[in-house]
Amino acid sequence: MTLQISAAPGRSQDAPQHTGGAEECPETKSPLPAQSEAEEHALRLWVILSRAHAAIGAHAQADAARHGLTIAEFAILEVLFHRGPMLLGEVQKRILVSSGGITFLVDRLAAKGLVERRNCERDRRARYAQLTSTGESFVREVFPSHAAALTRAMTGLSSDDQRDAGDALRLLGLQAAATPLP
Amino acid sequence: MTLQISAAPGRSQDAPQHTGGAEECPETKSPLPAQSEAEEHALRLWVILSRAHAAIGAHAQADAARHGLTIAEFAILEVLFHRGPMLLGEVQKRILVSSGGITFLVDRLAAKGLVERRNCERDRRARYAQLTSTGESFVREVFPSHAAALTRAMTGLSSDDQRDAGDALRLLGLQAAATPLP
DNA sequence: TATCTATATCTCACTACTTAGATATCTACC
DNA sequence: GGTAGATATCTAAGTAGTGAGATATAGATA
Repeated sequence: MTLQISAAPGRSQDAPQHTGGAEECPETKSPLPAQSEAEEHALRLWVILSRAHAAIGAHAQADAARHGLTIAEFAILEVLFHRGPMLLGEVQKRILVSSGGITFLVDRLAAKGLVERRNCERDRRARYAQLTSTGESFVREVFPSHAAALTRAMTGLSSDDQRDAGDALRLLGLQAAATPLP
Repeated sequence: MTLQISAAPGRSQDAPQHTGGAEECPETKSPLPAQSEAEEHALRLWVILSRAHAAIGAHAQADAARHGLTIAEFAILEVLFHRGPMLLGEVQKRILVSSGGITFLVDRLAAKGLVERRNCERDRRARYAQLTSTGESFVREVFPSHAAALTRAMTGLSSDDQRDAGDALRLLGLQAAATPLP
C-alpha cells in the first residue's frame, strides 16, 4: 500500500510563489526531450494504476485488519479455501510473495490456528498448506463481508465496466510479467 | 510489490489427489452463499488489478534499483522535477506515503545529495522539498530510460487502450478513495 | 489577548515482509 | 549406482516503510 509515481508532465505554473526571492531562476532550463504519445499514456496509466490499487487496497487492508490479518494472510486463506490444500510453492506463486515470505506467512497463520502444514508423500522436500477446521469456518464467516467491502470500494465502475477493465488489465499484467526485467 | 487476493471462486476438482487418504471428506461442505455477479466482477478485478500492478511495478522497481533508489524515492524526484519545490505534506499526499514516511524518504534523498529542505516563510511549521542541482541533473539523466522501461512493460495494451483503461481506473480509484473505510 | 482546535513535520518503536544463502530432496544422465 | 544440477522449503539478517504520539506553529473564537 504505497508506491506511486508522480502525476505526469506539465510543470505547474504556481508552485513556489512565496519562497521569498532568489529562485525565480529565469535562465532557460533545458527541457526534457519531448515524450512520445506512447510514453505519455504509459506513464499516465502507471500513475493511475498505482493510485487505484492503493485506494482499493486500503479497503481490503482495513477489512483484513478487522480480523487481525494482513492482506497477504487473507489471500492465503482465500486461496486455500477455494482451491483446497496446496503446495507452499504454488501458494507462493499465486499470491506473489518471496519464498521466505510464504514460509513466514504460513508460520504465522499456523500460530493463529488457521492453517496447518502437511507433508507431501510424493516429494519429501515439499509441503502442503491446508486450512484447519477453525480456518475453514473462519473463512466461511468473514469472506462474505470481505467481498462486500471490495464490491463497495469498486462502485466507481459499473459491473460491466469492471469486467472490461479486468480484461484489459489482464493483458497488461500478463505481458508485463512476460517481459524480461532490464 | 506483493499483496494479492487469490483468484476467485470455483473450487477446483483436482487439488489433493495424492494426500494419502483420510481426506476425501464426503460429507457435504456447506458452500458459501452464492456471490452476486457484481461481487464476482469486483473480486476478479481486484485480483487482476493487483497482479497487473505487481507486474508493472516490478519493472519500475528494477529500473529505480539500477540507480540505487526505491520506487518511492524515484517518485519524489519525479514530482519535484515536474512540479518544482513542494511542501512535504503535498509530496506525501501525492506519492501516498505516511507522514513518517515522507520525512524518512526526504532524509534519505537529502543524504544522497539529490534533495534539500527549505523553510517556508509563511508557515514556520512547514518545509519545502526541492531538488538540488545534482538532483535535477540526475532526473534529467535517468528519467528518459525510466519512461522507456515502463512503456516497454506496458506493451500488452495499445496506446489507445492504455488511455481507455486509464480513464476507467481513474474513476475506480477516485470512488474508492472517496468511499469511507469500514 | 487567551485559549482551543487543527495542521505540518518529526521521532521512534515496530512490522511485514525481502534477499541471500543453507539444507534436503528430487530427476536425469552417465 | 553415483553424480550434477535443479527444486522446495527454511533460516537469518536486513530494509522500507507504518503508526502513534510528540512538538511547534497556525488560525479561529471568545
